[in-house]
Amino acid sequence: MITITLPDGAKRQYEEGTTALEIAKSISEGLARKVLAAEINGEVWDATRPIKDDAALKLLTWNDKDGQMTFWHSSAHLMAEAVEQKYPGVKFWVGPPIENPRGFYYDIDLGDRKISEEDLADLEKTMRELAKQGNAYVRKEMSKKEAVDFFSEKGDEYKLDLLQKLSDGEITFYTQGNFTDLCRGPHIPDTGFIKAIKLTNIAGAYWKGDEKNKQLTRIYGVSFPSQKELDEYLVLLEEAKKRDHRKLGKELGIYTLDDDVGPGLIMWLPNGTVIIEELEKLAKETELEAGYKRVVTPHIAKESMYLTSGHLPYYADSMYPPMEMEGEKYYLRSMNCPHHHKIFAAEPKSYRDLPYRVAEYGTVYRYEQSGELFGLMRVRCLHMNDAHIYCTKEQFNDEFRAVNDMYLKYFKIFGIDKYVMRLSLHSPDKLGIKYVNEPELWKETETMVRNVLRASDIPYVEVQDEAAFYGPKIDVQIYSVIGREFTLATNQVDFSQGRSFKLQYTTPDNQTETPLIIHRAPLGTHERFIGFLLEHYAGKLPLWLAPVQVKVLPISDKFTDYAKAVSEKLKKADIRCEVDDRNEKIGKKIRDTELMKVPYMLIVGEKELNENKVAVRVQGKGDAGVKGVDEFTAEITVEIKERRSV
RNA sequence: GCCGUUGUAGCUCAGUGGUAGAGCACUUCCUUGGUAAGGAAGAGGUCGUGAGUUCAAUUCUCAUCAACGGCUCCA
Repeated sequence: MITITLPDGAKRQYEEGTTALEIAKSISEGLARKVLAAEINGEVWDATRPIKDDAALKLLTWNDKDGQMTFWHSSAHLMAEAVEQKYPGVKFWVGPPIENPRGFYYDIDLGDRKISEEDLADLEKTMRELAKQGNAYVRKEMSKKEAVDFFSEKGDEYKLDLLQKLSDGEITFYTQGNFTDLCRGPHIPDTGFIKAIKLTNIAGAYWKGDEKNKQLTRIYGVSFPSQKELDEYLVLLEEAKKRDHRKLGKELGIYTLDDDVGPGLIMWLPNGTVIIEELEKLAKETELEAGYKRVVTPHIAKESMYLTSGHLPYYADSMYPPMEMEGEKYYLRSMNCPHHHKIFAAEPKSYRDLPYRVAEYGTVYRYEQSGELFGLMRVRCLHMNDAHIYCTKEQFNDEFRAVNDMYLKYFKIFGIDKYVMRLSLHSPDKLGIKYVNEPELWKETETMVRNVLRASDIPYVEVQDEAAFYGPKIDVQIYSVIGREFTLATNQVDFSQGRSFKLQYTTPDNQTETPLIIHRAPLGTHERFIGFLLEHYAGKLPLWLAPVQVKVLPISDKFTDYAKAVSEKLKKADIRCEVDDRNEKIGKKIRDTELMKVPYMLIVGEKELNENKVAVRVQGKGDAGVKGVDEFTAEITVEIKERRSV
């Protein structure tokens, strides 16, 4: 007999070799029908795998993340079975479940075959038929030799490659119906659980993620235990599309692109420019308060500067090619730091000048690969909320921490709470290739950054091989509505460029020392930040950012003069206000203004004119009663000043 | 850059081997209307660009540019 401990602490006795599914059945048949997998002593297992020793057991259903992941993993196998049935002879690489977007994919070498999105419906149909058969996922342990023989016979170089890293005792195969795959598992009990399937798209993906390798065909899909859940998911996807910043950016007149100007080159329309100016105002206020000095530097520089900085060898490919003038090569800058270093170097510095903080909304140009461009999130001309802090080692912790506090201050203003702080570290095997070859300095600065994060009590994740070439950094990662991950803001340590630029300050004992540099951009770039804000607020920007804050809507043209008088009064109070004097009915004016997401509407007619008042309507909420113009102005002036988010 | 898809009016989209259509937006007129679309008329497109096939191409083929979905990349 073995003792099974359930999550509530209850202990039960079972025969050795009992499965989690049988245990579920002993609790209730209804529960057993929902069990997808089991967590045995913290490890996810097949629900049908015999348990041989005492164990802590948690039954996993659709309500558990691991239950879903197992479900999608099994769905990937089901898709592979359908693909193999329809296209015999294809070879499979890997087919994992994924969280973002939800579902699964399988990478497949189709040989000379091509499939397009039209074939997906057909594949789905085959999957449904196979699912209905309710075939069990059967686990089988194999020796390495058996496994190698199996795939050698199939001529499957991909699975043989996977096997190379595995040894006897850790090789398992799973079979469902006619499909057998090398797989660590676990899987759901049988295909009958998969009731709703949607293959979403088809894409190329390099083998092992390396662009030098062959490109395989990746099919993405998602599946659910019921049609209802699939339908709900599809509705959710539709909703997400509505807040896509590219759609909102067009509807709200924020920005535009033009073929004649070039891909990834954003032109900010008047409405978008208002947002930019408000953000800059915020940044300037905040930075002034934090002791930064503002500078302005050119968008280009000579080649020699980027050789000094060390950027050119790393990033020449993603810089616009140089232009030649009087025998000199000039580059459009793709970063502001070298210019700022030159500002530091312009006058001799003493320890009394440190920390020396220079800020600039710097325009930079990056020749991003064409396939990478994405709305406002990934562009070729960007405006960075940039600043560089030159400080001593002793000052570093306070400075770095102050920058982090600035992030948090901003995030509070914008109500940003769904982000991941990422401590981005170097990868020791890429020293001298991707990272400056200073193993000791890397170790030292990484520890410094980690300590700051710990001291601030900020939750974060550590990731290898994401550092800048000159030092470790903290990135703030966010997701766009369609699930793509982006770095919104960044705070970086640089122990390298100070020396390459021979930056120095005089210490109290009259020695020269190289400062540490912090690169920081808490508001990222205008492009990405506004793209993010549009999605974050679903286009309903808070009052202080709204391009048009108030729209005055006269009931008929008899009241246009009064509307204009009200508007003038608001404008004098620095409120962005417009009058809708079109020959339209009030319902139409309201509708159009609502769609443009203007925060406040002031409706004026006979009544308001006589009483010298306005009828306030709040965007998305409706009628908010009649008020005097001065009272209304005073109220929203406070709302704007406080940069309220609601 | 790579794989795949798409490209028709300002926007959203129909359609065709015989040089194009809808709704919204726009202009004018009627209407002067009280909290999410009043009515009528009009104007607007060398069907992304270039080449080829054809008596004839927006439609078929190729190239190219751009956008979209991924992959790779992201100082």
